[in-house]
Amino acid sequence: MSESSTERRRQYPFHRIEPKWQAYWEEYKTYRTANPGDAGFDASKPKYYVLDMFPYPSGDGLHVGHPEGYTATDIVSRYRRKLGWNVLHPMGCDSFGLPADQYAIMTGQHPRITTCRNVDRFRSKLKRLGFCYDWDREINTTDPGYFRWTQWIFLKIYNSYFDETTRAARPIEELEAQGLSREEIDARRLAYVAEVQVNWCPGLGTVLANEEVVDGKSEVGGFPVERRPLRQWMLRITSYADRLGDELEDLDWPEGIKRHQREWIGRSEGAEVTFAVDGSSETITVFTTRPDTLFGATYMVLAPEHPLVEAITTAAQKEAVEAYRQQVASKSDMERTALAKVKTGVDTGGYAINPVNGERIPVWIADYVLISYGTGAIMAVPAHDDRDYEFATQFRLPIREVVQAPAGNSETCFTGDGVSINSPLIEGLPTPEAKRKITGWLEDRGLGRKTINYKLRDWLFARQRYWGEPFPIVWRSGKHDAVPESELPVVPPPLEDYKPTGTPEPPLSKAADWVRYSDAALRETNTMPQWAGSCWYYLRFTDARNEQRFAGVEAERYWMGHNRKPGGVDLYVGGTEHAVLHLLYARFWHKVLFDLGYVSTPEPFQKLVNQGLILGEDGQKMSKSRGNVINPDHVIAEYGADSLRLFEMFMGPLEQVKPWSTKGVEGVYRFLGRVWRLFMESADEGDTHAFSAKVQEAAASPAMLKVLHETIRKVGADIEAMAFNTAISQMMICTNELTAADVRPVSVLASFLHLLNPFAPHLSEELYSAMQQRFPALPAGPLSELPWPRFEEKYLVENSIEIVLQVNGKVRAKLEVPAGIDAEALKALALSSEKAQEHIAGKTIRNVIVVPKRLVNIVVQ
RNA sequence: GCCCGGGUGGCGAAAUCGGCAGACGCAAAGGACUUAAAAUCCUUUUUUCCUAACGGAGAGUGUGGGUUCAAGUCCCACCCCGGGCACCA
Repeated sequence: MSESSTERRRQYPFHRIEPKWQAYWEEYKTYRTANPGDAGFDASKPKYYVLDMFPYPSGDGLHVGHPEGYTATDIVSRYRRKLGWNVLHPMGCDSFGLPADQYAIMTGQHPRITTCRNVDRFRSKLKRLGFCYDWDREINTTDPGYFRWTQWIFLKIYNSYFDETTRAARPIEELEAQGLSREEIDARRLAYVAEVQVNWCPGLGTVLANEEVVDGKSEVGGFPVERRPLRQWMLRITSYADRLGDELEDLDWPEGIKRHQREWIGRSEGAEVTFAVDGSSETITVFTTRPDTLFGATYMVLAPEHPLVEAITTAAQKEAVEAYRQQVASKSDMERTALAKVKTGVDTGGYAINPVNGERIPVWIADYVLISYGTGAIMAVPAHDDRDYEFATQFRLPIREVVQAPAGNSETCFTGDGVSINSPLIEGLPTPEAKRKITGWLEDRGLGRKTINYKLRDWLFARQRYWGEPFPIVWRSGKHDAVPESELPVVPPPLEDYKPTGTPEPPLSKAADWVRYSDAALRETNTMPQWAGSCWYYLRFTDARNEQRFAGVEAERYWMGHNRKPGGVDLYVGGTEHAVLHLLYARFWHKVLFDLGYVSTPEPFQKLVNQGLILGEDGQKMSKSRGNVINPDHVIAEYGADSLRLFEMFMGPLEQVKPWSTKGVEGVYRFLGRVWRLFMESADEGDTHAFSAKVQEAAASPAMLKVLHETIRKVGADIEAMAFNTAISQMMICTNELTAADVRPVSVLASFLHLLNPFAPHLSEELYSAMQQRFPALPAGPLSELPWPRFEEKYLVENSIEIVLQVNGKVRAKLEVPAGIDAEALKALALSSEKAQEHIAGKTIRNVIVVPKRLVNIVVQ
């Protein structure tokens, strides 16, 4: 195996260069970043905060997908540093949560041990890639010095309420001052306890958030999930639904992610309408986005779990309804939704009264109506709703058209906007107006009101697992209370048996001494979900060792400082898998902290970039079972870290999905070898390398200056546009030109190394230091700390340029013309050219289009 | 079903504003060096046709239409691939 690497002659001695510079950077802390107030901090420089999405180190270590985003941010960081910016580029690990807990149980090792080992392994691998992280700021969510502040933020959320008028969080003391009772206050906290239908996963022994359940199975482990009611800690994220949607506007995020978040929030404007139940004092309230179709309601549907079902069901239908409810309860969510192609339901025998026309309509139950959305009941308008239409056709319920589709529309079930018909109160009105009028009519009579519904639910925040942050909460006679801030962190007890209990009783309850807080109080035994730690880690990085505050005021304000933009982190790079979970939760926590005055921006991340997936060499998703996984360690051993970095950037655009190619790695490896040989006579394995005689302190030719400055311009512009693949192409072009030259001026080579430095830091640093020894006039210091070369337009100016001559849009010739030629002269020159004459002979010239500096198109007939 | 992303040589890809399609790299072929190979360096490489050759003519960015002097790029319709969502009233 190792034979192949020694057998093949190395293009250059990366195996010595890379460890050497990694050790140098570590020893001299080259990439340590000073905070305001620290020695060496320069306030005159602009700041740039570049962040990678927090990794969750698993036992498998790194795969080639990880370095993709990390290399991109590393290049941007190194480039900005060389431009003279203060760059914050930190790294750490998210390590509480289910995967680590599951892994620990499977291997029988305590999660603290496995987590620690995984984090160490992860860090050392990142270091082998030569990333310029400030390791002095490394953080870990399982460190008590960190989760102390996770708990502290939880207490801030717990001790806040959402003020509807200002649409912002306020301290709970304000409600106390207003004289509200304990119960009233608890009912308004942003962190509250409620009996809710939860996703209970017996396989994992915990409840899960909706977001963690995929197709009725747990995202981690793929165990079945069932619904059951439980008392749980919830975070009132729904209060922020509108702001989480609206405030996406000014963020530089991919449109797809913004849309995804908006859809997840699922804001939907409509009306609640109250229907009387025939022969009863009960009423059924429905939510509809189409109050204008009230006259077309021909039946109603309650969710099978709706509390009114029993009261409405007639004796004759009781048995059938009960049987249906049983049947539905035993179905998993997946069976109820994804797999259910055919609609099911049962008539309750009861009737409701349509408030707009007094019509008696039947009430059914069906599982296509969800108890968890809106009011758990709908009015069915089969003429204008696909689902109702399907149901009505199946059960032969009447269909009544009340919206006229625009001319030309022939859909059997028209769901768009049109004009109301067969609707006395709103006859002839276009849909938006009809909605407004009918809602007003209902409001006037107390029969309904305008409402907004969201798909977003409050965040189920408790887990019945060991490996998570304990809640800083104690219970006294059935009431919860905050643990005093002075007692933070609340450290989990060192349990021997941390397995889930198999019941909703969390494993922490096994630590009787720990649970017993005092004679009168017991500790909360649930733990926080995995997402908690990553909700604020970007704040901790600004001041990772602060023991007085989650981050110093000045450090937070400096690094998160906004320049009139809402977000603090200037560039955030990661995968699309966090489109809703992490990015929504983090934004929510951030907004609470912002409302309470703890942070200076309303949004955490200004610019978001998603790197694309790297597929296996076979074009399939990498997976162990397919055997197409590429291990970065092997790539580094064979070609070096610089080659791996460069290839990951050369494959194609960062955001794009692209397949791995070993041949491609060899290609960039050869390119780095060519760079080496620009300077060195050979790739000699010995300790000494002979400098090439072609490297001389000589003046650069105009042609050489041209390609150099074109490269300076393009590499800089491409890094800023994150178009790394084309930046590398340009460096290859430059290298090819220099290779062909008989004399390679020191000044040109030095500038070129600056450009290569962010991409291949080890090789460029090594060659630069070798150059310094040989040519002492070069500026001293590590290359990574020397300024980026200045691009000068003057070297690109040409005396003559090439113009394309077209006749009827077809290229017929190329003309060499003076660069400064004006349009008229160019036109005359083109028309008189030999080639033009050839093609226009005997024809009439209809038009001549002249595009300065580009082409002349002669249109003839 | 709905919503995204994408279709350009043998392959990964490039192409500011509509202005020379295929930069750069891979693979392939030929040559130089070498006893030989590897490595390296140089050359060719979208395709069809004409020419002994120099050279020239045509076609071409998933398909079909359209706008324009000019379309990979803009507009309309359709096909295929990849990803996500999935009864949210």
